[in-house]
Amino acid sequence: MISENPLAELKKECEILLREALKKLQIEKSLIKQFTFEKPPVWDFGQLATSICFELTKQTAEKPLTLAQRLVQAMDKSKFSIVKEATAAGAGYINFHANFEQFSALTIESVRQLDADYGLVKAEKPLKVIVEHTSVNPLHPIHVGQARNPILGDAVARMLSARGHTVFRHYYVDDVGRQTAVIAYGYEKLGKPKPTEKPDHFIGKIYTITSCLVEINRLKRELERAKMVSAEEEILKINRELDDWMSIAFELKQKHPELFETLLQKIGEDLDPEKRINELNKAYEAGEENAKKLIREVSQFCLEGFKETLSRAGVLYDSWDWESDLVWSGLVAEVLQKLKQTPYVSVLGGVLEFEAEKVVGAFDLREKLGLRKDYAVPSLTLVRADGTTLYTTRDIAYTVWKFGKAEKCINVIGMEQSLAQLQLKIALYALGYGRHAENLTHFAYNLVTLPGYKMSSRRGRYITLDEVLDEAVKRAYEEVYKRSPQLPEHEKQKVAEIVGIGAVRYALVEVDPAKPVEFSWDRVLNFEKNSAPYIQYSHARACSILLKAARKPEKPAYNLLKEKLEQELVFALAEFPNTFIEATETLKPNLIAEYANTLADKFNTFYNAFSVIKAEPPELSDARLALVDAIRIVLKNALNLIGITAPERM
RNA sequence: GGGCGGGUAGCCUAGCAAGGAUAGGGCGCAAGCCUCCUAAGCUUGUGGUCGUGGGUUCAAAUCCCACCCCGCCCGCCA
Repeated sequence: MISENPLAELKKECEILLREALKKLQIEKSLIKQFTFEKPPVWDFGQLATSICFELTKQTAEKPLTLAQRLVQAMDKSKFSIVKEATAAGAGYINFHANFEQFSALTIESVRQLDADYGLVKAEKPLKVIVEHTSVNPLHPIHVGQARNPILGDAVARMLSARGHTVFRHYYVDDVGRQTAVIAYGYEKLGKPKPTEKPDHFIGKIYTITSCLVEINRLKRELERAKMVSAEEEILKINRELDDWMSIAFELKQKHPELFETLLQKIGEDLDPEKRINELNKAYEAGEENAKKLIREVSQFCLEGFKETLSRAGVLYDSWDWESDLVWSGLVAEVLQKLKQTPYVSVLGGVLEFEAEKVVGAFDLREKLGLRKDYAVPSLTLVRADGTTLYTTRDIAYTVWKFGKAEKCINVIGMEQSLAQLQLKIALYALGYGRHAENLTHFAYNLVTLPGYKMSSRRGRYITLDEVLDEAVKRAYEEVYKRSPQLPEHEKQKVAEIVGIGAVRYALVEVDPAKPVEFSWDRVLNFEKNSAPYIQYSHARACSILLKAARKPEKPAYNLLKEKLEQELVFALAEFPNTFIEATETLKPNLIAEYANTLADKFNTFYNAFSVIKAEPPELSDARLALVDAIRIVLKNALNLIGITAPERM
């Protein structure tokens, strides 16, 4: 007999025993919301426990412990199968001990038979789900701050897919807006050069310098104007900003002297760079051919670089959605038109405003959206005075488009955009897409900071993901070189790549997304406990044992697995399906990381304490081999879910 | 000012939605373990006002209220 969820079988049996005992004692069980079982704090207390006796004795004078004892008495012992015994304990708990002779067999056999599918319990209702993630603006290389996004997004996508949903991974290419116009402007000024290095790095340099020079130019003009009217306070403010940018310019000049000089000269020729940038932006949104060609070309360069980096990290996409396409196809205008027809959009001083708060009132959304009683959602500007649209406006159209293709949408977007995401959701209600709104999830995550300051791509202050991956792989190579000199060179490199990338992914996925992460090389280059390499190493160890054994476990006697550690391992394996379900339903990839680490931990302890291959009698050796095989499978499945490869040697 | 998120040992972190028994880990520090299946490992020790104060409860890190600290947002930026 096998089961896709051995722990659920155990729970089921406990629940039946409990229900029958309650019935026998004629206890009113309507008092109980549901039968929940928890894991006792100490292994020897048993594997599952319930605290219902505390609730049941609320109305009566009976002590919880007395009731627990009576219930245990009333249980029909002849019906025990994977439950070995039930005991009343503490102040009134009922503890259930698993019958490991059977439970080990059930669990290990289930894992080994289901293999790559073990633990990945399918959802009752498979859905079409779009996970939009990464969506880094095509202006500069992806930096570690932004890298948290694809790593989390990819893990979530993998988990949902394993849950049986049809998942589409979408990258939203944000090519509309001032920023792309700035880079295109710089690129044009340079005479549209072909990249001489990794294209996103190439574009990133041009962008940073151009944006800095343009900013200085703009501030200088503002300063002039402020001086004319002697606005003292403003002058001070502008001067401060200007100083800031000048120091950035100084840094950039040091770093890239030639490029800096060229751009300084070329941009200097322009009386008003700002004007050209605005024209470019407007022309692009209008779909004018030259602007289209120029901006698409620059963006494409960047995306090429992104694809290279992300695919190296194991992150792939099903669709690249260009924001500009939504504008040119008329979808943005169409959605805008619909919004205008609602009573929630008004023209204020030449701009179009979406009054989100009115929608909240009209549709009674306050509670649904989790808003405080007297909080008024700020209104959102949809269209500028010059007729161009804003980011969130286009995102509304994009969301409508996405819901044409999927029943559920998950947007992996930094939590600093929470308000915009809220307004977007409210706009869906206003448009009459309430069901879509309810199936739209903002998967918010916190920032990655550098010690001292925020990473700023505008200022060129960032550590790129490429750098981090390179460094991690280099470190991993050194380790492999040291520890496994016998491996052939190409194997060493392959392992180093898997381990290095894994380490980075793990570091970014391990922490609760809601918490901020301070970047440190120590965190990312952790190769010891609580890291991907640690789990990968454990997996390789398991593989190594199986390889050395050079035999299949012919006649495993699971009843010989009597050691506490062995039973703890079995129980941990049995827990995996539940962990997976919970992690996926609550979108918490960090639970998977934590689970894998805990399992690896237990396995290493076991490895150190007992021998597998040479264990006597052979039936015990076989049982342990099967256990190791099951551990190997679950470690691999867990790692896969968070996009980390499990090497067989390292 | 308002909103959102975070606050758990020197540092990092789990647990909080569904309240339960002794708050789990890791790093660091100290001391040990390779003639034995991979030492990226294992063992032992060290370290806690769970931000503060109230409340609810048989039971609170977890729920409620107030306050404090940190971050983010409240743009005709994205």
